[in-house]
Amino acid sequence: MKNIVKVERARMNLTQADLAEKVSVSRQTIIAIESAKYVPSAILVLKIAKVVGKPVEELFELEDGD
Amino acid sequence: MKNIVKVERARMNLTQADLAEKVSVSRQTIIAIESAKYVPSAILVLKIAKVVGKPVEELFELEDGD
DNA sequence: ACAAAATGTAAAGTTTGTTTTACATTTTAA
DNA sequence: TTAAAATGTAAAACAAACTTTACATTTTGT
Repeated sequence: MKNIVKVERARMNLTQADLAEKVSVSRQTIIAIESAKYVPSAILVLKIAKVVGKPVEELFELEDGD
Repeated sequence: MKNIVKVERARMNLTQADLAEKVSVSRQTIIAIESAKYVPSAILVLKIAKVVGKPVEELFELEDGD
């Protein structure tokens, strides 16, 4: 799975810490997600999508092998 | 978070085992999701949404306290 | 040029998602 | 009515998502 969270965060002019606070996770979690270090939970992607104002499918995309 | 996976599965006339196979997880995982026993990963909700043919946000809904 | 802010890396510990296995119960089909 | 199919429950084990803490590096703003 890949995502455009970093791009959207920049578009909204938010720091990682800002976004982390808005979705109630640690900054490290945002870093991990943006760098695809691990797969976030459904709750988290729904929250991020809500903050960004776009559907989950637009931010996160399945890849072969997922 | 709550979901309507069970309803959509019934609408498509799939068993839990059918859906489990389509999204490459165990049947127990489908049971756990339908009964909100635990929160699925982003990859899994994307896969289920794809099989069902509806956006993630339509199948899964954030609740207070999430 | 320099300090503050932002981002990045790492690690250890905790929590949770998922698996497998087994059996019980309910529902469905004939 | 009965057997097969589907669903449900439980538990143990494992992998991974997440946290906190700390420090390093890069970027930004003045």
